[in-house]
Amino acid sequence: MVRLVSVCASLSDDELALLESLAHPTHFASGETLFTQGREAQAVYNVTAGVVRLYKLLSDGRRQVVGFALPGDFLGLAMRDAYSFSADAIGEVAACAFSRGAYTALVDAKPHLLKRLHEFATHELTLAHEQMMLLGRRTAEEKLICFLLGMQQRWARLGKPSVTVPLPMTRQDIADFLGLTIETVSRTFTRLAKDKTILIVPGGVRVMNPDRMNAVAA
Amino acid sequence: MVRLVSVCASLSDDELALLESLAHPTHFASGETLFTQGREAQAVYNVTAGVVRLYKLLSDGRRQVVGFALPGDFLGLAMRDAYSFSADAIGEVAACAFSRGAYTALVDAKPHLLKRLHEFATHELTLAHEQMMLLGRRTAEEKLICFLLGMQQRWARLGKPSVTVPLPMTRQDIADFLGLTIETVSRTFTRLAKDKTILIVPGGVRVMNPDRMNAVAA
DNA sequence: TTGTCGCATTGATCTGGATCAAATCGCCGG
DNA sequence: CCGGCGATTTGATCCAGATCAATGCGACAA
Repeated sequence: MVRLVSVCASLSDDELALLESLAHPTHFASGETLFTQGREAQAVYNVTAGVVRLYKLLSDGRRQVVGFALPGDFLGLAMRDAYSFSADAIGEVAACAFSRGAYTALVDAKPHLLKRLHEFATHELTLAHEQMMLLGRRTAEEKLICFLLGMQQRWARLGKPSVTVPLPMTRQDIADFLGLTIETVSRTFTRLAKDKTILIVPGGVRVMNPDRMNAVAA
Repeated sequence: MVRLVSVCASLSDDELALLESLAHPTHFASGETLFTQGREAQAVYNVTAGVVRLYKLLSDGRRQVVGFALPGDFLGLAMRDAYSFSADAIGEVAACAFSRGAYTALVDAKPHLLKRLHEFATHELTLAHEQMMLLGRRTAEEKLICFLLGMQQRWARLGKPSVTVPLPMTRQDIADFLGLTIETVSRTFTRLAKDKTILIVPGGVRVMNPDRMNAVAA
C-alpha cells in the first residue's frame, strides 16, 4: 500500500501497521462517485493516486466545487452522520477506505493520529478561508492566477515541482471552483496566454511569468 | 467564569477545573483587536460574551469577513505559528484566553478535549464549505436571506430563539462577509422589507415570512 | 437647539462577468 | 479517412451588482 503521506509521517511503526491493517485499498474509475452529499457517511478515504473533485449542489443544479483532493489528502473528516459534500474521481483514482467504525476506534485509541488529523483539518480550514477571500473579493483574472499558483504549490509539495501545472479537471470544474462560468475561465486563460503569462499545453498550463502571477496573487 | 459551552460539555469535573485554571478571563472594548493576521499566534480564545468579527485583508484594502464569532466559539485554532486572520470586537466582548503553551500542553494531556476541538474544527470546515457555495453561486438576495437564517439559528442554539435576529455588526461587515457592497446589502434589505419578508428594527431584523426565506435558502 | 460625524439609504450610471449563440478542436470508433 | 460527440473557444449582447454621488438620520457634544 502507498504510504499515507499526509497523516502518518509522525506515527510509529506499530501504529502504521495497525492503520494499514484497517485500510481497505479501493480503486475508482474515471468519473466514479466516492460518496454523495447527504448520504450516510460510511467511510473516510485517504487518496493515494489521482485527483478527486469535491462539490456541493443546490436543488436547482448550481454547483460549487469546494476543493480538489490530491494524493495524501483525507476525505470525509467533516462527517457527523452524513457527508456534507459529494466526491468523484477525475481520471483513475486509488484510495484507502476506513470504515466509520474502524475510523472512530482508531481515533479514540491513538491520540497521535487524532492530533495529526486535527492539524490536517485546521489547515483545510485555513485554505477554506483563503478560498472565501478569493470567491468574495477577487476578480476573474486573480481567481485563475491564484488557482494556478495554488495547484503548482500543491504538486510541488507532493514532490512534483514543475513550471507545468497539470490540470486534469475540466474547465467547468475550474469555473465551479472559482465561482465563474466556463466562458469566463476560457477567455481568461486565453488572455493570460496572449500576455505570455502562461502557455496553455495539453492537460495543463505552463507558468511563463511567475513574477507577474505572484504580484497579482499578492 | 462563564462555562465554556461549546467545547467543555463532555468534560469531567476535574478536566473542567484544570481548564479553568489555565484560562485568563479577558475583556475587550468595542472595536478593540483580539489579534491580527500574520502576527505570531500567542493565544487561543473562547468567546464568552459579545460578538467578534473575523476577517482577512488584501494588500490593497479589500476585506473578506470569514466569520462572526458568538459566545462559545473558539478562535485561533487554525494557527500554526501565525494567525491566518484578524479578529476584533463588535461591541464589548469577554473571552477566555489560553496561552499557546498552555493550549498545546492541555491538548496533549487531554484526548477528550482534543476530540471536542477536532469536532468543532470539522464543523467549522463544513460551515466554510457552505459559505463557499454562498459566495460562489448565490445571488445577493439569497446571500442575505441565508445570512439572516444562519444568524437566527446560531442565536437559537445559544438559547436565544427569537424571530428578531440581532445584527450588532455594520452593513459594511455584512457586505464583506457576503462578498457584496454596502449599497447592495442596504438595497436588498429595503426590498425584503417592502416584500414584508422581514421588518428592519433598530439593531437587527425581524423575520416576518420564514417560509419564503427557507424556500429561498433551500 | 444646532452642528457634526458615522452610519445607512437612495438614486443614476457603468461594467465585469453572465448569458445566449455559434464555431472549432480532439479524440475515439467504424 | 470520416462522422459524431463532448469539451473548449470565441463572439454578441445583457444585466446584477458595482461604482459614483447625494441625501437622510440618529446620537452625542457644545
